[in-house]
Amino acid sequence: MKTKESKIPEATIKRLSTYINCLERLGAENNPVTSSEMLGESCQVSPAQIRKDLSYFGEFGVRGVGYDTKKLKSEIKGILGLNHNWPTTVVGVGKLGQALLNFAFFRKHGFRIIAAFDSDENKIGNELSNGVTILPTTNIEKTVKDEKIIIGIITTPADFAQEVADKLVAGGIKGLLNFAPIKVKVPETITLRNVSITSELDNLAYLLTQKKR
Amino acid sequence: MKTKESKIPEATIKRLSTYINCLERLGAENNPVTSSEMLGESCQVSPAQIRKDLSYFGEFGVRGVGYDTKKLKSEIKGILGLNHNWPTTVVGVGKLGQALLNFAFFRKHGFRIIAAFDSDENKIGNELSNGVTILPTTNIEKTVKDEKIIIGIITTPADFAQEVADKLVAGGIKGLLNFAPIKVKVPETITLRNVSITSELDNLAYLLTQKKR
DNA sequence: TCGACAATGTGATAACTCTCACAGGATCGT
DNA sequence: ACGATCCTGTGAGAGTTATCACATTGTCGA
Repeated sequence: MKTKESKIPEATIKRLSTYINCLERLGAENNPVTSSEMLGESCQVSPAQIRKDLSYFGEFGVRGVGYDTKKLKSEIKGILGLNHNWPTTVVGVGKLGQALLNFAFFRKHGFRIIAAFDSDENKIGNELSNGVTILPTTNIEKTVKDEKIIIGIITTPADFAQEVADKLVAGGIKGLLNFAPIKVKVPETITLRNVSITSELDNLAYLLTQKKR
Repeated sequence: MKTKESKIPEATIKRLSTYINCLERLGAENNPVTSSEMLGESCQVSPAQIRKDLSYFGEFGVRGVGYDTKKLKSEIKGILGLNHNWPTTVVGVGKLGQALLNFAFFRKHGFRIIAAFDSDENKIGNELSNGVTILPTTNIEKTVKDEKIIIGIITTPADFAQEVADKLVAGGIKGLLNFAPIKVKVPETITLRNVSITSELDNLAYLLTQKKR
């Protein structure tokens, strides 16, 4: 079918990501074929929702049977663009930055870390477990340009986030993922996602407060 | 029992959290009064959206003038329940766990860390910067019960997340924030939020892939 | 005191997202 | 070969969320 890309809900994209995780957990060996009901059970989404989500991108199942687990996972990865190998950099090698740099699925999800930056002189020059050396933030623009880095991940304190974002943009970055608790502003040509961990905490606090009533 | 509050969009709650951040950045000293337009500019939300969000909870502004910056911040904190002091524990003192434990706003957002757990013998017994000692995960149930811990934050690898959640629930936890990349299942009486950092990465990958077309 | 002005609060409306029910198409047993 | 059964794909409709337009209400200067 035709993909009407402009109308795809953001929530759908978010769920596709969880579908991959669930399919991985179900295991292609144990469950070569997955039904929308089974998958829905596994990732707590209604079967109809799953079918609808997938229908935005085509027909991946067999009526009366289900989905080929392995094939479906691969299809979704294709849709999300996880079969790329995006050159990526992390700015801010604090605990959160280190956590991300350690994430095994980084590679599995199509990201390749090729640089890390920090402003702390004690960290500069240190080598990470993946062989990447921590560079000073003054090098950001040049390195991004030279290494043709596409994605930048910001894990600095709030006060430096905008400044770092500007440098990354100046270097020609295409996409930004910002974990600092302040929304950074970048030109419209840049793909940006602000991730707020604190808002998740706040949300939980709200839900708990409600429950007490 | 459904109160009128149960109709409040989740997106609204998420935004309220960002409003606090923006109000903090605007500064009550520099901007004693904030208009919805100013605030919207600051946190990239339409003025109408802000007014609508606030209107769910009451009237906090003065027509023709705007909002008292300090008062509004305080009101929103009240709505979200950030003026509590939730006894909280973190399970899994890896990099991500450490990042969260370091977060200064933990206290500012109404959470009080009173225990941390890990299964790594090398970590057990170590003291964190906030004075909390890392305990073995076998103690979870007892400690949660004894210390009347309300909120549990899971930052373990995926394979242990469900197991840890079960222990926390057994201890009588009320709310769970799960950062492990698998949706844990808990009884309906528990308030649960699954946070997927990887889905943010995936989402960025998707957006970038789209842009290339 | 009054009129010009400013910015909120909100009903109406548009846009979006999810759910439901069932038609479409495949497999299997007899 | 065919009917029973199964599970997908999807249009229609319900439900939810965002936007718009403006009436409302407060401030300030003359």
